[in-house]
Amino acid sequence: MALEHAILVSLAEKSASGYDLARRFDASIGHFWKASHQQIYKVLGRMESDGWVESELVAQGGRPNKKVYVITPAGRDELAVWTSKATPIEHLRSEFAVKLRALPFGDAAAIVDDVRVRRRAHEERLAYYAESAARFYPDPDDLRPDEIGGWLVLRGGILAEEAGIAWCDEILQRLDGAER
Amino acid sequence: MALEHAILVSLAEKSASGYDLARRFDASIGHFWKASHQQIYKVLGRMESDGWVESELVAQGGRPNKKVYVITPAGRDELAVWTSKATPIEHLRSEFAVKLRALPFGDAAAIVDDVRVRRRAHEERLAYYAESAARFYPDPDDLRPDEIGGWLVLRGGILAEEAGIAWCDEILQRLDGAER
DNA sequence: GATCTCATGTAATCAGTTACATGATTTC
DNA sequence: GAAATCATGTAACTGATTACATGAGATC
Repeated sequence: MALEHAILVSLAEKSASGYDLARRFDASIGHFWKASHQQIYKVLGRMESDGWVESELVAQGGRPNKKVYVITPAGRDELAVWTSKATPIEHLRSEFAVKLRALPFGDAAAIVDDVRVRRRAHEERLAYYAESAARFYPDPDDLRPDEIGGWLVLRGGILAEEAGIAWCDEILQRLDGAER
Repeated sequence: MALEHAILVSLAEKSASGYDLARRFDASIGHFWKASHQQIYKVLGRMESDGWVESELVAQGGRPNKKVYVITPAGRDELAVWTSKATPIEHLRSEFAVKLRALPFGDAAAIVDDVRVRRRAHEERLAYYAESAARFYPDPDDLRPDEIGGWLVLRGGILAEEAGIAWCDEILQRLDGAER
């Protein structure tokens, strides 16, 4: 349901090939919605037959040909309609929370190691978001209207990672005893 | 992959029928891992043929018979092995973040309404977690070892919902202009 | 000579959702 | 009489992952 719309947003920002999109879904937009290239090619095909995008074959010297996809007016309509409808509220789905519940039946030391790994991952993502924010929005009190969405998404990422780190710290305090 | 383990945890805490499990996955454990009754019955069948659980038909006066599932030693082993392995790090997947990115191409007023709905949902869940924490763990500085996992899971929920509310407030400040 | 990047896909499988199905008892 | 609760499933479909496939050029 939403991969289509994530692709529409990305193509509305800038036309791209399936390969280009796959790389975007590894980085920027991919921090909030992951997708593999296989999935992207499949969905692009469906979107083209629905008239939301059009493709043009572009020959390149040396490198393989690419199919560049462009959003159509029908695609822009669909995007507008989608934003006007309520987003279904996604519930948490955390394998790690389930694992914490399994503490009395499992290996506490391994879980503590796991928390440390997760804490590092949260910190890396936080650093990435903070750096992106500083680079792309150096003056957050003076954003252009078309910049606000991207800024707010980064803020959401930052708040989520900070909360994740705080959680890891509470867990480590309880299970590890040591302050950090 | 993880539904099996969520069911093992729940059965290790207390044996139950598929129906009982479905209700648990609507409430307590379901706040961190949702599952429908159809899915639960299917997975229970697989788990029984794998020898992780055993079932016993229990006749009840008036009400339909139920199949009560009990975790086996093999199931407990599997649970221990699972806790000893690193949890794959789940990346964010937020349709709402994608929608924020779509702000320049969409309906800002509708998105603001959406944020208000989400904020309320976060507050409701936060209230639920806070209440559960107060009821089941009235003295968090003096928890039994088997209570720590459940407590930490609730703490994670609380931190996540607080972060969600803070995000909504930032969005509303930017898009709505009004303080709240 | 091996690996990495560019570029696009198909096929098989798995996880999860939605729709359908049944039937007794209890509560409003 | 209608709706909710208890109780267990099957069938069809959709979304996503994993494995497989190909091939040219650039870099180490």
